[in-house]
Amino acid sequence: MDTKHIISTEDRHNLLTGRIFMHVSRFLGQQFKANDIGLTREQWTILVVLWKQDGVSQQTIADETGRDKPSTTRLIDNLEKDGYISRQPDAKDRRLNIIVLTEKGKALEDKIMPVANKTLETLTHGLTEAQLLTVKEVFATIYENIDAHK
Amino acid sequence: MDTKHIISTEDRHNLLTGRIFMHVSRFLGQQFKANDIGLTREQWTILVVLWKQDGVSQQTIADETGRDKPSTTRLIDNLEKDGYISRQPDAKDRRLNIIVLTEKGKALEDKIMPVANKTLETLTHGLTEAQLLTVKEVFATIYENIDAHK
DNA sequence: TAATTATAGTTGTTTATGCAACTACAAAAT
DNA sequence: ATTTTGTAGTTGCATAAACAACTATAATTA
Repeated sequence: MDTKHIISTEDRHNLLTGRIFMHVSRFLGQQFKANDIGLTREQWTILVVLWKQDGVSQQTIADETGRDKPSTTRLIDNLEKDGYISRQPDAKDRRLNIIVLTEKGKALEDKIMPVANKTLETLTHGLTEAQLLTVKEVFATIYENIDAHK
Repeated sequence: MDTKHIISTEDRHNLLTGRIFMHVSRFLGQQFKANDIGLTREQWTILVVLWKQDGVSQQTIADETGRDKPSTTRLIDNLEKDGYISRQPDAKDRRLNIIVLTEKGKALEDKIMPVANKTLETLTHGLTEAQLLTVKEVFATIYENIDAHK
């Protein structure tokens, strides 16, 4: 037995099939629901961008959340329909939609973020900073590997 | 500055929003497509279970891949429609569908797995065994944290 | 300035997920 | 033996993602 290879090919596959993400995603959605938050996990990621910096283009949101444009368009459709944001034409570049939080959208931050943070704590309970740092490094390397392949 | 906290809350959020998984998933799908593999990443995860152990119930596949039953039903619908697998009634328990690979499904393994393994190598290029082991441990802890919360 | 190229956003289509509600069958309890 | 409870699988509905094809506008270049 080759003790150098403590990670099997199967392990590697498991890391990449997204199982963990599916579970985390489901769990976060359930926590939202249990706290009467009528937002999907995906919609929340859009609002996080806007809470950090209000008034950015859809393309910026797409880049920040790692989505393509069509997916972003539709998430924004739904958020606008539910009254959390509004699209406003950019004064200088008529191609751009500037996405702006409504009062309802702004107010939501204080309701959701405690739930998100608590969920985050639950999920990372028992993990060390060193472990999380390694995960961060690993993810960064994977991003680089993908980019290098384009 | 508190040097103990090298991982910010924002970092933690990034780890959990699934961005990395979206990118990995997209990349794997693109590699499949580039190699003329007419399977989705999700369908592939089902076949991986069957290549390891042919003739299991849908529930087993659901458990192994971390999906709920409806999702599994529909993935199996599509795989059956495309002729990779077939549903067979269990002799002893008439509730069960036993999922069996067709010849076409069996033959696919030799075509896909080299592509999947190569993609895996590309993605994990430059990562050490120790780093991957840590990721494995972190994921295991997160699973435990989710289970403990039910 | 006119033509070309690039960018921002939308729409159509296919596939997948989550949850709830349902049917069919099996196992356990009474 | 009958009722109750649990398990396997399906269907309906809403949301989301990937990709391709499209429109509108801006920037480049010839």
